[in-house]
Amino acid sequence: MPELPEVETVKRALEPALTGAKITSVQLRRKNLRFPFPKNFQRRLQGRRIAHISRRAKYLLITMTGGKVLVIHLGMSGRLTLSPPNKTGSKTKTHETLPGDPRHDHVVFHFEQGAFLTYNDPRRFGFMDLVHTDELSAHRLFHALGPEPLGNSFNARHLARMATGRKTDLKAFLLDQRTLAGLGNIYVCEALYRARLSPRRSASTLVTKRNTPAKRTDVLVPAIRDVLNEAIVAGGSSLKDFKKPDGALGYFQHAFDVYGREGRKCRRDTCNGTVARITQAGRSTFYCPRCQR
DNA sequence: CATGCCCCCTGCACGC
DNA sequence: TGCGTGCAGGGGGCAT
Repeated sequence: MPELPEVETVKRALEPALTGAKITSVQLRRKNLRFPFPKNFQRRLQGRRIAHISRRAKYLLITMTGGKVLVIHLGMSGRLTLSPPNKTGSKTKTHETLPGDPRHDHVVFHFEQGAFLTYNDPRRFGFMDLVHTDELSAHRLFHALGPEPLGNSFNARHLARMATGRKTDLKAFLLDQRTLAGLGNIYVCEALYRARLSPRRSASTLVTKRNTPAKRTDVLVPAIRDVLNEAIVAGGSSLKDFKKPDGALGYFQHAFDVYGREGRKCRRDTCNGTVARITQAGRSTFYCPRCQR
């Protein structure tokens, strides 16, 4: 579920509703997700007000007044659902209105006016942490992260510099969060398709002998930006309503050119290739061997 | 340091 | 219908 566009969509959906909201209590229904919850997690959040919500890479950052930041990573299957106050005023959660199996509702944040935010995560690859704003950039999760793909410091020069001397596949290189932060398996495949670059070529081919960005690097950068921006727009349109159990499904996948399209015809009308699936770094790569070189 | 592999966990689609 | 297999949008940790 969550790559950068999804997390961005979650961020945009939660922002207007939760900015300024005060946490009255936090329910922890188990003591860990992928990692243990930080100690005194509930107590340290209780009574805090949300100052603002942001995103870094695939992390959702909920900053409290006073400077604590609740860091949330959704892993593979994490989902946040915001529910309005129960009309009855009862504190009891109404599971039937929530998506997902209630057994996987691991955390519930309750807010002052009765709204609550539920974290559901069947696979529990997600995690949460609580750190101070000042410590965020030095935090082990953040210190090595590359630039935001949609930010100003991501450009062909940066990619070329990172790719210098790297023999690894272009696919693995782009998936590495130290190269740039937020691309996942789907969008790497899609961006490489748009840029007509083979996922198997060496990352070092993004650099010329003169140590400048190759032309293909100038093509790749906007391909990455475009696919992410389009996915955010599409995600925003169907994920807006967090109460809809199926809101998280079927948003951008109709727009995939290669992901999940093994054996189907390449969508480029000038190409009569067939989408192939290979394994790289232990994960599926989809691409058109004919027009991606 | 760079790279490749395994693993965490549950659900689901598929073939028999 | 039931069961086994393989696979899934992430990323930490370890061996080489």
